[in-house]
Amino acid sequence: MTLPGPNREQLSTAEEVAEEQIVERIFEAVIEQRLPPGTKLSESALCEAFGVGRMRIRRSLLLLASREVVELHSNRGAFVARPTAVQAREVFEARLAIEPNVARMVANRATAQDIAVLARHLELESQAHASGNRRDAIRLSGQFHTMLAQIAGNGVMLRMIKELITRTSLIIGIYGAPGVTNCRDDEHADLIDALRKADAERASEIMAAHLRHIEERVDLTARPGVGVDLISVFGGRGARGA
Amino acid sequence: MTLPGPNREQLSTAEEVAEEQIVERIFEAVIEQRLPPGTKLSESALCEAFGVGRMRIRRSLLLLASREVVELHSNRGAFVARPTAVQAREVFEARLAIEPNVARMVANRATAQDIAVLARHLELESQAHASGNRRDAIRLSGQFHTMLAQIAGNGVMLRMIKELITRTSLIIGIYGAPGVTNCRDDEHADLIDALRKADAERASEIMAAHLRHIEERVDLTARPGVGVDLISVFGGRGARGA
DNA sequence: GTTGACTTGATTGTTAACAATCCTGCCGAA
DNA sequence: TTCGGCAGGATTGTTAACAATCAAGTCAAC
Repeated sequence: MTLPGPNREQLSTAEEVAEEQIVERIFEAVIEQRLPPGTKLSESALCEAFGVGRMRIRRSLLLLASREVVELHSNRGAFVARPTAVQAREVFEARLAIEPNVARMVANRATAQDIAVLARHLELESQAHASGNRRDAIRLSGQFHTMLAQIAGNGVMLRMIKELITRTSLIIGIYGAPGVTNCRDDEHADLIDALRKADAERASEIMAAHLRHIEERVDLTARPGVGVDLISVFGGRGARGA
Repeated sequence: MTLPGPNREQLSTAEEVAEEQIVERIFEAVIEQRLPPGTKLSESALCEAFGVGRMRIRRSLLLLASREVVELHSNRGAFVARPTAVQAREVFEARLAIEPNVARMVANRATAQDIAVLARHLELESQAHASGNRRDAIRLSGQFHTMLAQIAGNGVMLRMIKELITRTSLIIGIYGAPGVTNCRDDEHADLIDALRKADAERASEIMAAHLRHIEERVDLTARPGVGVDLISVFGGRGARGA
């Protein structure tokens, strides 16, 4: 289950933080909703946070923008993306097109050990849910989908799904009711059950239903960003968190 | 059928070539196999070719690398990517997971006008094939798949498919028999037929079969790149040409 | 008191010079 | 003749200073 990501060779001197790591960490922060949509990502702040030069930060921001996780506004800076309702629909549609096939692939290929790993992960998810640890719950439920792509053994699709999951977190942050988490772990449990039985068709259907449930939990008719922008203008630095 | 691509706003001053355009043009050159796998993309040469500063070229190369269309080797420069056999399999698998769904979506959504546009495009394809215009034939057959994603109206999937098509051209350039074109236009014709009848299931199956045929036409057991590198060393600057 | 323009400060975008690395050709020794 | 080391040149990577743009706050006029 090695990461099939591109050129792992140039990780360079372990001391320095490569831009790939910066991208990864910002991805995670967005998934965990520690960086809400619209948050300004100032270069100098990021330079300090990661202890690297401005150039590396700019490269990282460009990469994040190419994944549509941040928006670059000319002469104004980088902001965490605020997907429109149209984009949100596209993201869900894309996930619905891709991930059921991933589930099918995993059902056909997964070893007993793979499934054991998934089951152990599900355990962590349930614990996080039970203990009300929202941030862990969100991260773990996203990781579950990522792990499926990893087990499927397709680096291309893994990269796509990572992007889609991250953007889904943004979408839920904008259009979702506050407090709802991204996935319900019982559906993950059903999926593991189908995988264990190598029932590809049922795994695919469970995944499709699962994604539809996630989509149903957001209200794309709500006016999104304008209000958020005003709020931030009025001093509510919802940036957030604790 | 407007391009759903991201931030079209900052196209800036028409005079300058935005990096998005540079990326697009390199994508096209790779698709048309004017830039064979392994070709060195030196910064200074690209600066001259596009008449822009080095910074913009570097940004473009970074974007291309993030799509795995070029490889960046530290202190050595940028090269047109040479997908490994493993990556090639992943690309085909991803296309097989995504594009049949695109075909399904198009079958459900396409207007008569959309289909007319596709039919007109197919006409051009056939002409290029008949007249032996290899470069046009390749470009047009790739565009056919892109147009489907456009009609499907999903910008996310459109971007993914563009990447996959471009990488497919690289794969065929490495593992394909010389002279074979990417797609057979008669299969495109079959697909249009199914779309016209709004037969989503058949459209999906035709697309799947089509992609499998493309995959069958390459020999992933052949040793890939080493030879290509030697060729370029021996003076064959196949980079393109006239 | 409110609206408008203006100035100031900060942030981003670009350019240019510098440093580091790698490839090429040359030379000498085995 | 062939192999290894050694400059020279070229290309990439980085840093720093500069220019341009935008946001905010101030002040004046209505």
